[in-house]
Amino acid sequence: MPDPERSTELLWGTRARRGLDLDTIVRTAIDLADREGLGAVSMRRVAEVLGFTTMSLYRHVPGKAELLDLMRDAVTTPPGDEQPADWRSGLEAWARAGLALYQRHPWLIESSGPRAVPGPNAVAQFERALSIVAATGLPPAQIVAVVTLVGGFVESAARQVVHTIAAERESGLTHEEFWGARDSLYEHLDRYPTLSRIYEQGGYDEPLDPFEFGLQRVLDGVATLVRDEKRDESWCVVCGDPVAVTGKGRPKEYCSRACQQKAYRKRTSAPGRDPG
Amino acid sequence: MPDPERSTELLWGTRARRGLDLDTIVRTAIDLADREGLGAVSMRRVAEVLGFTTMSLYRHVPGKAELLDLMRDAVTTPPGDEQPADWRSGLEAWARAGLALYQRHPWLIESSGPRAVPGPNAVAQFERALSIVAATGLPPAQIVAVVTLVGGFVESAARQVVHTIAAERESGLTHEEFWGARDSLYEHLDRYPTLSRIYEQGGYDEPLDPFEFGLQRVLDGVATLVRDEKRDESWCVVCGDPVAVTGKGRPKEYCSRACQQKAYRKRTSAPGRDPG
DNA sequence: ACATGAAGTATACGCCATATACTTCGGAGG
DNA sequence: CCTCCGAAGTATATGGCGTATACTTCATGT
Repeated sequence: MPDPERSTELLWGTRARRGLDLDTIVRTAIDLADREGLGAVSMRRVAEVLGFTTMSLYRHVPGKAELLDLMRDAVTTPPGDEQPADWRSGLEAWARAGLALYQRHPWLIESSGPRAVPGPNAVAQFERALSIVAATGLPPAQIVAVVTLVGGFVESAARQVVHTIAAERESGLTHEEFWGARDSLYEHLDRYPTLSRIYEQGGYDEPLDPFEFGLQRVLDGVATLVRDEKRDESWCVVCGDPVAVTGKGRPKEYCSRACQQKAYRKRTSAPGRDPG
Repeated sequence: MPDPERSTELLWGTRARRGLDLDTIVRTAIDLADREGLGAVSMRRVAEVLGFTTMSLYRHVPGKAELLDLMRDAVTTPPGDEQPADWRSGLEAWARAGLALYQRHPWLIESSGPRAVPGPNAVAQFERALSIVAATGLPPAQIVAVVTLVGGFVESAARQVVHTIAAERESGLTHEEFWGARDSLYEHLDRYPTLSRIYEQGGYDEPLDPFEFGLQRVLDGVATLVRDEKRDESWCVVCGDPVAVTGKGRPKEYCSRACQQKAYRKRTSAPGRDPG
């Protein structure tokens, strides 16, 4: 069948380039997600943007799930290697960097779940957090738990921000416009005394930033834990075994009379050292 | 197109219909979601279970979005009216009740967003939390922020649990089975020193319960805030104006010499009261 | 020169929400 | 008693989705 269009293409060499690779597909999908949200990322849509058919993508990627895995890994930046001054400022910076990543790529929030296989960059971020928290001297299981807590907090706070932005784009209404139009809801709220009182006292006039407020509370909570652990878990300076702490009087330094004696002998036999 | 106004009407209204009625539809949908997950809730599926055509549902509910709104409020139990001993135990119980709700109805996690119109029960729960936190004496905006923080924490912790359970059902593999089979991932983890060390020290052998651990840290953080606010925001017992706190010596009780004198006069003139 | 196999394509299936236009049927009014 | 109305329920269609299957095209290696 004669096809003048096809002939023109061939003659003038403007035919769509054959050459579609994984990297291009992933980048295109990320671009689409950044600009129009995860909902805009469909195999059809990605292929359309690239000027290929839907099924052409399946030559390079097994399915949509895997495409999302690749997108996630591609945007996750590994941590820098500056050493933080202390665990608190380190965790604070780590949390802020996490929020920033979610803000750059809001679709990350919806795309990840507890079965998402982590890539090298994600693990590097996790390693970083562990090493920061390890400086507290907390026992291993608590280090993991603290990182899980702070990580969960960041994700949770990011989810609020990101959902709000997504809803604004999809509906064309800002947060304030949307809730401002819910008159039929507010009519019912008089029945709730504390809610009404707090509203009247201006509790909603200038809401505190949930991320900054929450982060400080969570870190305060971790600080409390660090202090407590320091207080009631002390170690014998000789053998390293735990020493029971009574909380009264001068803190014990040795776990037993034997260790105390060992330290004494070492002290008195050492040259150039005042005897105790 | 989701219609929040209509949802508000349905959630808060008292109108009832006959035949295939709203209540039946909502209950059926909840049942479906409880048993097979939110993914199983489609208009087709709900109608099929009820023995009607898909479109028959639209006689009673405007669309799927509104159906979800109704499902959400239907399963949200209003708070009891027992008075908590103190804000901390009150918030703790509130948080646990929240987690339990999510565990009873895991689909709640995925169904709600920041634009979900709250029904009477959800608002009652919010009111409850506000009244508990109000007992701390924190300023209004901080009360709201604390409730937001704890609510967010509960949702975040619930999301972990619920996603894990959902993934187990969908894949037929337990959490341990799934991650146990990721050998090709673990091969790469030697490069991360802290991660390896913590693993070797048994940091993953008996993980701390993320909910219980996190909740205590968050509440510790709130407690720190309450103490701090108490310390540097004190009020004159006579006129209520703020009193500057130096942090050293006996805390001042009066904002000025005038108030101190006023209190003295009142004290000495009161009958049946020892002069100070 | 021709087989091979990868790249890209066309079509189809079974899901989804829902718009539109229909049939059915109980009950109120004439 | 009949007629008509409006609500309840139905049938069909549209345009989206992921992807299975089977095809054409075409550069390359022998």
